Amino acid sequence: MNRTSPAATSAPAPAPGANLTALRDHNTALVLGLLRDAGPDGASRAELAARTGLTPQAVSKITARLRAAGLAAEAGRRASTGGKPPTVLRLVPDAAHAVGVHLDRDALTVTLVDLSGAETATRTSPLDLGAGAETVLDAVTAEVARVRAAAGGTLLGAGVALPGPLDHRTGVLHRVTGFPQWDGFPLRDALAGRLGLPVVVDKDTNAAALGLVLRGCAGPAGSFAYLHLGTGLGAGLVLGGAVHRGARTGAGEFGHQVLRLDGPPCPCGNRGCIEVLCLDAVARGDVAETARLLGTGAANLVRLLDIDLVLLGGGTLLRDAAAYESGVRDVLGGTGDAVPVAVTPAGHRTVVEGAAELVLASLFGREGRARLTHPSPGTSRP
Amino acid sequence: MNRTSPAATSAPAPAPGANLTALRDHNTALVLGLLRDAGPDGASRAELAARTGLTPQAVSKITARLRAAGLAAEAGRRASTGGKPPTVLRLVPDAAHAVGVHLDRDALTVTLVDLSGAETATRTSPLDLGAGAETVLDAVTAEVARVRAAAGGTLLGAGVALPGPLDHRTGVLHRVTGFPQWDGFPLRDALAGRLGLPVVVDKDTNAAALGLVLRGCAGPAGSFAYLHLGTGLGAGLVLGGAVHRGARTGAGEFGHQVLRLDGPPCPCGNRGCIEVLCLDAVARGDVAETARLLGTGAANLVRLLDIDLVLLGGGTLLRDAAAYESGVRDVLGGTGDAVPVAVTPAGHRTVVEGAAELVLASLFGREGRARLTHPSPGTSRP
DNA sequence: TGCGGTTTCGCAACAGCGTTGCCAAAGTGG
DNA sequence: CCACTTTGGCAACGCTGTTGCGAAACCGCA
Repeated sequence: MNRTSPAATSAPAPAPGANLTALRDHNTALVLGLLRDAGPDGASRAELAARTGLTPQAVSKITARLRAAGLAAEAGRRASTGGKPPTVLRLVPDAAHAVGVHLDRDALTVTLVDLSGAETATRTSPLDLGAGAETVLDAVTAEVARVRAAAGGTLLGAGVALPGPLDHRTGVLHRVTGFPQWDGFPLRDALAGRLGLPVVVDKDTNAAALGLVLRGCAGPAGSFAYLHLGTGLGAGLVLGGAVHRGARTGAGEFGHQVLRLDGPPCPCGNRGCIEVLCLDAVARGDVAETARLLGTGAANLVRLLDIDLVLLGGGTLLRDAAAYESGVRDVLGGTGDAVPVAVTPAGHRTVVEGAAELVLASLFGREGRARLTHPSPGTSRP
Repeated sequence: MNRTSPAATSAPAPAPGANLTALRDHNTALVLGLLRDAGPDGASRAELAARTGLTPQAVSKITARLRAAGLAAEAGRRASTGGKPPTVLRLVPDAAHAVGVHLDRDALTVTLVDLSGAETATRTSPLDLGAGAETVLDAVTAEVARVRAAAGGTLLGAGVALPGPLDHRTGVLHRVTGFPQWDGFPLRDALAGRLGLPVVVDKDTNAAALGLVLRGCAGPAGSFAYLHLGTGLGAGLVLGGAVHRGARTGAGEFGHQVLRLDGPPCPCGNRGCIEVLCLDAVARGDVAETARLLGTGAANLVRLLDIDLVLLGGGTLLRDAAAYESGVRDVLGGTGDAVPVAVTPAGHRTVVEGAAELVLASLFGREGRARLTHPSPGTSRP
């Protein structure tokens, strides 16, 4: 049954049937998402109608609901284009907030973002991820409490990003690289109990990728790969506008792609993993070689998935951003159609913002699955 | 606007808004898909309701429409489980048919399948794919005409599978490996004009993958990779129950994944592509090494995408099926969770059947996109 | 044999969705 | 000043899945 109940810790529950409630929520999320994308410029009802394919009337009804709920508001008028000037609708960012938590190996960052994704308050503090569950949870709880005070409207929940692997569906950690003591820890439920808030857990790379989606970095077809080179090497994949997590939500293990058959051994047990090769090159200070390796791995990925765009990020990479960018671009440009390469926008804390977006994503219909469209392209009628 | 018009050759048209028509068609396709999956055993209304999450009443209405349209029929009763015995509903396979066309390098296979996917008539004839467009189109037209005679009910259209690369959306071929003269040829529209039927074009690997989905080979999460080793090496990816084609519908280029950095040169311009390594090993008759290479590539893919299942097929591979299967399994088993490996079921012409399924897929809601579900797993409430 | 319980399924009324038809408002351009 | 265009709301409508209720068909027990 697809009731409105938010499916607690329980089973996956497929239930692909769609009822009127689902339809309304789908369209509402769609409009809300467009309003967010429009940013402070806003959008007129007619524009929303054109973009969604819905009737202007339907958009009027939907926006009326949103305005009644306080999520959207009218904001003046735009210049006429020959008739009645359009009324601008804008998202009301303060209507709700979400907390983002970034648990890194040596630091804890907590932020509060509003509906538009803008940071309201951010705090960073040192943290030893290996200090034990209680200590870490205490620190998170304390920091979140400080940040919560700044939330005006509803607080929707907290999104937590940390190094994988872990199970996004159940919120249980696996053998977090370097900190095996976390294996099997139900972080999501433990934190939900402490904070008294809904909690979502995901890998840092996925959070970053999601944050980039909602910041509008996805291409026209809405697919890209985010490659993160820091203390390790990982990837967040966005396919069709949604983060791809895979069957057991373990997707994105880019680092253990074998790139040099029978190459140097990797802690994972294999030989010639791209992560070993890259980190080795980084240790030697050979940026050009690292970029070439990264580019080769990215090219493999682009050819396999036909991705629109490659985004680069991560601490190590950002130290030589320009060199990496051009190095990766050189490899990618040589093979078939040129796929754009870019470095993640500066001035943003990509991961912690993305963590908060884990909570917001469902509001804006960016969760995957949902995409009920009709015209089937690819068929030619005589 | 998402009207009911089937979107001819025109633009992609996003239009993600959902109206009542879309909702009904979504649920209808869902029920039809479940009926097909149930096969000759059929399914009761109550079963369909439980599986879709819809109300029994809704299912009754939907199945009534399907029965009125001749697509479904009642077929006796099942044993009672303590109350009124359930009425079995079955798909009426003869209600409609689809043509499948497999254009291979040296052969043309054409088949006619009914709604259940069963072959009614199949013809194979030699063909030179390099003989020029007119010759090939003539051959296809003639063979399709012969097979069409066997179609009883409606003929929905023709699906064409051939070696890539090509653009699935527009139906235009690219530089088909070994036959560059096809570059830019609008196969879909040309054939649609000749046959007087809707036509869909796709890569042979994608068609095979789709055929395997509809034959129920997909795992519980509905994701797998089909690896095809024949004259070349390619893959068909199924993610979330739908074939993943990527931004430019070019996904699945598994063969040109670089596996041995700075290895032997490949015609594609790179060095150390898995295809070169594999074909080389095949030429040497070294099945074990080929399997190891294939397994390593598959492991890369599994880790990157978190796939449920790896299916193996293709002419070269099937000649030593058991050896390849165990060889690939050995590599995959060693890395993390064991992902099942299997060889494509024998006694089926996987590609040509899949080609026909390209036409049927939309009927059963297996086209991708469509998946309107609600409960957002991954969130824990306190 | 009779009766309560269970399961399946349909008819009728219903609430809610987006759509259609119509009209008011508010600009532009001659 | 009068077309004309564009935007957007109100009311009625058709259609969706849902709810309430009842009939049918079978099991199990007395």
